[in-house]
Amino acid sequence: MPDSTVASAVDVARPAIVRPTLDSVAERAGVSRQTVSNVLNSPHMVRSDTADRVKLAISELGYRPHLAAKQLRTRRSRVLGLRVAKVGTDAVFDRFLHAITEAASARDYRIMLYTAVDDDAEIAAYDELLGRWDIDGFILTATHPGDLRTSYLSDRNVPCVSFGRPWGESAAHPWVDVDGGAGTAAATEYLIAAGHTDIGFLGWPTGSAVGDDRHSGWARTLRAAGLKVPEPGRSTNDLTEARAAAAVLLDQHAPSALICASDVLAIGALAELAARGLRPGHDIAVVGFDNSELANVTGLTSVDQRLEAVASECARLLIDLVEPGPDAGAPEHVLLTPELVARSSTGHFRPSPVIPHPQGENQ
Amino acid sequence: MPDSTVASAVDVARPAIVRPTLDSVAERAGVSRQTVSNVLNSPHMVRSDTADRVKLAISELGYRPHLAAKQLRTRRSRVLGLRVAKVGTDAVFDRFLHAITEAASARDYRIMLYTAVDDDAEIAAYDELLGRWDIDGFILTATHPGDLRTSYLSDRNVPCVSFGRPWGESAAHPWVDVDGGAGTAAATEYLIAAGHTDIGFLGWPTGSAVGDDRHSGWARTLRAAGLKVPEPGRSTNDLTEARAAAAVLLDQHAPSALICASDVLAIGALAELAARGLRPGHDIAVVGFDNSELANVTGLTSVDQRLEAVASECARLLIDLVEPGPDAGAPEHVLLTPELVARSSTGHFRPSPVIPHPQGENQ
DNA sequence: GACCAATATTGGATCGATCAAATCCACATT
DNA sequence: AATGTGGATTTGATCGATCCAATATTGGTC
Repeated sequence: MPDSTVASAVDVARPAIVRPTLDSVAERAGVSRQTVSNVLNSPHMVRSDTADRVKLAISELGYRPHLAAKQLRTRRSRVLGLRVAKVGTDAVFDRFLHAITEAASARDYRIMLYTAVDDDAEIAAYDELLGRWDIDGFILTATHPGDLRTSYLSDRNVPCVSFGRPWGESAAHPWVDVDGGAGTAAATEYLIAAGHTDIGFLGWPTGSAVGDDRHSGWARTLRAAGLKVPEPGRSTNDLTEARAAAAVLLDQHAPSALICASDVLAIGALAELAARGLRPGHDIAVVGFDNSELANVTGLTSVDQRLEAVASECARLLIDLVEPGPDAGAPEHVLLTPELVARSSTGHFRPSPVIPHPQGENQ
Repeated sequence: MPDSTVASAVDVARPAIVRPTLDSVAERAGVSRQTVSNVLNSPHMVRSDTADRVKLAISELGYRPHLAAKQLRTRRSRVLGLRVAKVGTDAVFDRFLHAITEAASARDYRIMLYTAVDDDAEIAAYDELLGRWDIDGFILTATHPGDLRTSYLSDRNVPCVSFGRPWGESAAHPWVDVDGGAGTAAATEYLIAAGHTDIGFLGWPTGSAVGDDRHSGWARTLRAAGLKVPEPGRSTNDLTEARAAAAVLLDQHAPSALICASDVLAIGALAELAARGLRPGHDIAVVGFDNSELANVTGLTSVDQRLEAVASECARLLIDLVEPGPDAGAPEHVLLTPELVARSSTGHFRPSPVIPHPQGENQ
């Protein structure tokens, strides 16, 4: 005989847990529904002794407000939407994802995912997410010039924040971004302080806003230091191509240090160095960008985007917009300064700490 | 309709969109609320001509059922929970994330994220997610022997599915996993068919279930082919360490091909090969595991876990469990066979196509 | 034409919270 | 003692869907 002590096959084990409601808490505390609600939502309205009695009942019963009911009345879901892209090119996305989930959670919001093949599809998805799910707001990534998504959302008064500047345009919505130029500038200063005078740059093909920004930080810092600005190498995020570009760069002049626009480019350069018998950190210094897991396992010095800070700011700006604050002024824009994480690839000839690690925010 | 256009300074642009409801659709179609609901939920109950009339009204008004209201009544949220871990070691997580979001979406479910520092914290999070958000079910990843999460969930009759076998234990819940041994076996067969007789293996330290599984596929295939099984190299997912391990392996015997337990290990090996002037795909064949973005940009042949298939199966099993099916039998277990994706690192001396190529190259 | 079963449609109650307005109450004011 | 005051508390209506029971319609049978 199998172990089933069961007669009715279907749902016997169902414990039929009665979830506590406002009413059950109210009854136990000897007050009314609304008073319990006030204890939770408008504590100033409730006399402290009744509040204590209610709180006791709440914890005794293990009451938790049911959000669907709340949402039905208030039209607020406490859910924020975030798109996951198909291409996993963005090595840093999962770090951002974790950070934004945590930051939202700290204010009792949750992240809901959706997919879309392009911006048009994403806009179509908004209708669905707003109409059926009552999403409170959106976190946009990978913004670009002429982005239709933000204008669509502002037209409907839907709160949103973007990770990424609206390059070249002014924005009616809040955004958070990382000052890539400041990152490469810090790396350049760090290397100059370490005694390097010939510092190369391996970047992406010109034309990408992010790439040009990172390039400019390097160039301007060299100029400011009175050093020559050599011709940068150019490559897409392909290891083989990056390695070839690094080879060209090493042939043209023999830099003692190399700053790269991404960790992938840096890894490509490392491959070429290895083939030439040059030891990173000893014979040549190499700096990447993103501080990805790749940099960590390679011992590559890299510029960290401080995604936890980005996520936390995104959550703050967006939630402040969602919640009926006193009165929001102009949309806030936050530009964060990245942080150089030194590892073995910039060697043991580390200088005295001339460059202050960027601690304070600038907004 | 010029309904008293208020000149209040605050919310002027507010279009005050009246969202269509069941009632408004019913009124327009000249039927009752319940009939409209039946058209959507129990179409067989409605005569076809009335159904047509209702459908017309629905599309004219652009009606979408409001899920919070539905959830309040049915206790189903159409939301599935997925934990995002802090450590971004898992190079494949974002691919899985995209795939599971899409698979769930196809059946009108959404993915909600949460974080937890460890399993205990995750269990604590369940209470919150179940009690307040009414999450319908959970997708668990990174299961391990003695996992308390699954037993906790089954105790409360909460549907869940895990990506990952419950190693060594039998499971009362459905799971989906990838047969890593079959993957390395396929890679080994592929190389044997290409004429290789000395095929090395670079794996993780023994003791990890996943790692041992991948190792075994290689070893058993060599034995089955009557080839010698050399001592494998061992390294964690650290590029420097992997390179060193590859060096030892190359010194011990000179394999013509090398299979690695992960793409990171393979990249480490590639670095050592480059330093020795050995060209992958010409002088030695190299195979990785995961088919990560890393493999793509490196031209590394790699074993693909078919995460889209994993995600789609996870979604299917979980949603079938959530929805009141006719009668589910024993929990279903799915073991998927991974797929070898050949790139330049296994060279141009490709044999007759014994191994089927995957569909399209992933861009 | 009356009757019945099967099917289609309707109206009211409900899920669990908030909102808006009414009531209660203690205390000071006239 | 009657009245006003304002804070604390309660009551009834509501959000938008589903569930349930009651009623209306249809079609077949004698």
